[in-house]
Amino acid sequence: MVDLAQHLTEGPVSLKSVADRQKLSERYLEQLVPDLRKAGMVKSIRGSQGGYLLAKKPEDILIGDVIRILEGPIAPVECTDQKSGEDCCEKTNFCVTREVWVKVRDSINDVVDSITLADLLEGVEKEEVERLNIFDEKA
Amino acid sequence: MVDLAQHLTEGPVSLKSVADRQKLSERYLEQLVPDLRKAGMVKSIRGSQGGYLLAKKPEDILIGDVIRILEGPIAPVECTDQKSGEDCCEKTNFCVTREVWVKVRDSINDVVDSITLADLLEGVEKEEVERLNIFDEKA
DNA sequence: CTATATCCTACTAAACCAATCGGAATTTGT
DNA sequence: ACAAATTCCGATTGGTTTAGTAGGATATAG
Repeated sequence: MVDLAQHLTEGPVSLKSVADRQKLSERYLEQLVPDLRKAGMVKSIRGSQGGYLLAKKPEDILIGDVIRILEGPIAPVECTDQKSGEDCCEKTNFCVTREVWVKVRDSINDVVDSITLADLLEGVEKEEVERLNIFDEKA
Repeated sequence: MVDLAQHLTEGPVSLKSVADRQKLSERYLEQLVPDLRKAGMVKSIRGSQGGYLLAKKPEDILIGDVIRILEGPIAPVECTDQKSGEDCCEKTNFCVTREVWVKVRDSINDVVDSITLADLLEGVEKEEVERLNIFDEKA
């Protein structure tokens, strides 16, 4: 998603180009990106010269949403997931420790929902500036 | 640990009794508890009538410490672990997303280090009160 | 001496996850 | 019409992790 955002002015971005730049296999990306498309995060353009585009502005993309789409619901233990989280409390005291996991879960979600794709782009720019500075020092 | 804390006045607590109450296998506990002992969380007394005791007061036991002892360092991805966290940044942009994981990691540690075993004991008591209330309503 | 415990070192089985594979469907450019 | 580029889909693999089991050694109270 970061790579897509960095190249959003250049038209559709092929998975091949992302794979090359990010040193990931195209096959692997091929498996992941369709989930983002189904969730309305990216738009796809098939055929030659096709590729992917962000469906929203980077400021409007929470990385929490991206993570949840790619990795499923964020839950440190199964019973803190909304769906399947009822069957574990037969055990004495289990629900006390469950409260801990609920707090952990909420805290994680708060963090990842407080960062947008645009925030990450800023980070990339900073990094590039730093790389240039190091280069200057060496020269 | 919660079970141990609940029975700390009754002398050494055997894993068998914990296993019965908490519906866990004694074998499984046998595997876990020695780690807590080595870390100075509990004291063990071998032989007949032996068992385990908390080595500190419940107020002084952070559940973050318990989790880290039993599960290892808390790190959402490998490269946010102090030791092995250097080799992944060959990838372009990787360190930008790493910042996210660092924030997640710190947030998790903050949560679990803000809760003590004593806090969980309070929760157990509340739960028991609730159970009694439900019982009363039915009667 | 015996029953009750902790202690230690493996081993097993299931789940999970990154990554691969083969091939079908779609579109652009010539 | 054709060829190249590209998304799309389902199945499979291989490695790691993790919950749980197993066997047997060691220590202590009564």
